[in-house]
Amino acid sequence: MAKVSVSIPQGTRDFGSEVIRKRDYIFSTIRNVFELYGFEPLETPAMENLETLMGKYGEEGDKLIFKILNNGLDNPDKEKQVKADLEKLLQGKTVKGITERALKYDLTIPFARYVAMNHHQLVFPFKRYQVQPVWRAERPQKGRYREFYQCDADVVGSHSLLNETELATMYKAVFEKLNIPVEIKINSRKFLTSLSKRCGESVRITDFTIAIDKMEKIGLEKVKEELSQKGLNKEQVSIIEKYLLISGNNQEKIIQIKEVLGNDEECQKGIADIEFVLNHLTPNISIVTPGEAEGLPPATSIVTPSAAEGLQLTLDPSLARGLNYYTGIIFEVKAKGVQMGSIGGGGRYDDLTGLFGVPNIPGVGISFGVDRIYDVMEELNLFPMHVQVGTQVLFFNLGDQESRKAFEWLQQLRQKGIRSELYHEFAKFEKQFKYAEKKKIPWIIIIGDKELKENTCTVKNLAFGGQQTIPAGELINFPF
RNA sequence: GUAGCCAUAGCUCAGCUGGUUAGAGCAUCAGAUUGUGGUUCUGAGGGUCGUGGGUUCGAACCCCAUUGGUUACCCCA
Repeated sequence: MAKVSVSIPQGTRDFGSEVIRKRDYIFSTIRNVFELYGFEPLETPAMENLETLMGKYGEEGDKLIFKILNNGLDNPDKEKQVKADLEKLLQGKTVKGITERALKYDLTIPFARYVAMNHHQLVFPFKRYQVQPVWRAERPQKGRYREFYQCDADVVGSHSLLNETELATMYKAVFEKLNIPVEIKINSRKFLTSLSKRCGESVRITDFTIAIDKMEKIGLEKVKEELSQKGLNKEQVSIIEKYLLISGNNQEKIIQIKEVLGNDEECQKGIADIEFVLNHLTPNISIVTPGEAEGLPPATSIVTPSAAEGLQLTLDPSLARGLNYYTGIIFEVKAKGVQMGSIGGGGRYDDLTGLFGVPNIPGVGISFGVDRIYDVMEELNLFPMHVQVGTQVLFFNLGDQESRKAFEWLQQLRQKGIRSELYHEFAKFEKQFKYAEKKKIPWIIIIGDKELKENTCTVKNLAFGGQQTIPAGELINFPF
């Protein structure tokens, strides 16, 4: 056999049937929840104009955008211009003459571009969901691919915090259906702007959000080191340290945030936002002072909306998120018991369409990382058996006459919607059994000369090993 | 973009400080077995040891380069 030496680009993957079935299970779970909450589908092109994407994800982000080489660069008439452009490219600039299109990096910016282009005809608040692949030119590693799917749900044109509340509930709904134990973290970017103000105007927000965000991963000391390296003085670092040391339950954290950040307006707004969401989600354990709690009539603690029941959000002041367009509440979802980056994230952005010349359209959205969710579910063995079953029934092929009969009944089962197939040729039992096993087909039907004479068939369950011979007429009603 | 680790049969790997003809399990195929698999037994096929160069009497093993994979950093789903 000749040795083939073909491959696919680094960080991309082919998906076989088994994997696709499992992925589809995740996709449809997410889609169903999106639809249930009144979101409508949208798809945008795989590629965008480069200028649409550049500068939206920070300096690092720009480097990670997959740029597409222009066609026709070898045109002799353009040689001089192309060479000049190439010189600029070598200096680290992006040049239209060389590249003017790029693969999309996430779903949020293309969505903002879409809203900016179509805001006259959209019904606001506009709620859309989007399930598409995105591309990032990073080095692949665990839980990180160069091509991966995001599932986003965003609401634009509304300041209401009810949106945040609903999105949080959607996170819970999806992960509960998928049976993944998660911690859903919440925070407000407003705390971080307030914090940056306290540190003085000289400090750039992006400089320390990234550092603060690593709190859980690398610990306080390393974060402090990184902050010093970024040019913050001791006083500034110590303010941030106080902020990072905030701990306790959500209520206790809110009190400490007030203490650390003071009466700052941003901070107060942030607290109001967080309290709004937390109160809506868990009305029976609403934030009250101990004195008030004593006076509560017993009845008020009974009401709990079922959708939000058991939804626990963890207020995490160190949650920052790298993308710099967030301005309000931010979310991040981590799977419990697995070593894996976040499997979901999102937040509020006040003016994303402003980047495209249409100001004053606020938005908030969440994203699911399907590929990471898949890896988590695989690791925790969470895929139900039934999603892995393709064909339900296999008819054995035991000869010419026998297979004609089988073919007839095969069509009847298909009419009933039972996924079934007939082994493609006469072969010995072992071979046909092994085929069924490998394809994880749970039922087989044997029609041999015995059955042919009696007008019966033998139905066998491969998982349990039991079998029974039934009259032909009953096959159609057999509970596969 | 930076750094570490890895590359031997279709898959997972073993292979001693460099020494005859490179091994195992699983998988595949054939037979025992012309109506019962997952769980029996027997046998067979399958490798220019990622690629290119070097050291050596001799290289899967040591050195250099290169390609691919993987993990971490940066950043993020």
